[in-house]
Amino acid sequence: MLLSKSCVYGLRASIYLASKSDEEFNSIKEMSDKLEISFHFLTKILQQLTAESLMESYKGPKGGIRLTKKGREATLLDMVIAIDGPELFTQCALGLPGCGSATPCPLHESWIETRASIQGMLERTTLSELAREGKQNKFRLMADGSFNWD
Amino acid sequence: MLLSKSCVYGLRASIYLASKSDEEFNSIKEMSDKLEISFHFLTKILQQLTAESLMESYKGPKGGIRLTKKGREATLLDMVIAIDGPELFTQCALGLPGCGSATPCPLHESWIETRASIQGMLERTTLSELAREGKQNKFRLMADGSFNWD
DNA sequence: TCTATTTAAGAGTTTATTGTCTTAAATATA
DNA sequence: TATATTTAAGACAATAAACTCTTAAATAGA
Repeated sequence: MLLSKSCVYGLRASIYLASKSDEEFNSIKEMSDKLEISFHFLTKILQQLTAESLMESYKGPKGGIRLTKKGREATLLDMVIAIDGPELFTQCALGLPGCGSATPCPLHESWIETRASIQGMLERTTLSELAREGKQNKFRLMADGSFNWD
Repeated sequence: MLLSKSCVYGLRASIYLASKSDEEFNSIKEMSDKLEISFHFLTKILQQLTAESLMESYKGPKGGIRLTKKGREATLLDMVIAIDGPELFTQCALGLPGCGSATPCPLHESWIETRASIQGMLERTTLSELAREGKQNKFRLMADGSFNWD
C-alpha cells in the first residue's frame, strides 16, 4: 500500500474535521464511531498531528479536537509527512541510499516523475478547500459510503 | 514505502538475472552476496517468481536460477504483482472498499492518474530491455554502487 | 469540592513482515 | 554408489505495524 493504515486514518480524520466548524472541538469518540476507526488507535494518530500543530485538542467534558488554522490551510501531504514521514518523497524507489542523478537506479528518472504525481495528488488543495469539495460532491469517507457531510 | 522490501529484493534480483546469459543457471548464493540480500530470504522471494513461471531453478552442483522466456519478456510490473499482489493497482488510495467513479473518495480522480503513473514506470520496458539499458548506463543496483554489469 | 467526561500516556497484545537456521530433495561428479 | 553442492521447504526468531486496555490528567458542571 502507498500509505500506512495509520496514515489513511489520519487523512480521513483530517477531512472529517475540515468539514466541521472551525471553532468547535469535536468528540474523538464520535469521530471514531462515524469513521469506524478504533478510538484509542485514532487518538494516538491525532496526537502526532497535534504535535505538529496541525490540530489542537481540549480535555474534559465538552472536550475534543479541531484543526488549527495551520491545519486548515495545510494539505494532505502535510498530514502524510507528519504520520508516515517524508521517506516516500525523498527515497529511491528501490531503497538504494546512494541513488541519485549521478548514479541512478534503473527506475530513478521515472520515479522522480511518479513521485511528483503522488505529491501533486496530496497537495492539490488545502483541507478547507477539500471539505468544500467534499460537501459539494458528497465524497466517500467510509467503506459503506454512509458519511453525512452536513 | 511504495513497494515492500521483499518486492524490491525481487526486482533487483530480476534485473540482475536479466543482465546474465539466457541459458546459464546463476548461483543464488553468488547473487545474494553481490546484491547484499540475505540468501535464505531471497530464495523464498525467488520461489514466488518461479511459481509464476517468471523464473526457473535447477538443483544440485551447477544449479541455480534464471529468467524464463516469459520472465525476460515480462516487466517489473509483473514481478511486483507476483510478490506484493495487485492491490496497489486496484485499491482506493484511502483503502475504502466501496470507492469508485460512482461514489468516489476525495482522492479518487487523482489517484487513477497517479496509479497509472506508477504502473507506467513499472511496465515501461521488458526486463531484457532493462538489462540492455543497465549495461549501457551502468545503472545502480546496490547501495554502494559497486555492481559490475559485465 | 466532587463527580462525570474527555483526551493523554503508557503498557501490553496481536498480526504481518523480515530475517535466520535446519533439514530434505535433487543432481553433478568422483 | 558415495559425496559434495545447490535449491526447496519448513520451523523459528526478531522487528514493526496495528490494535486493545488501563490509568492519569484536565476540566465542565452539579
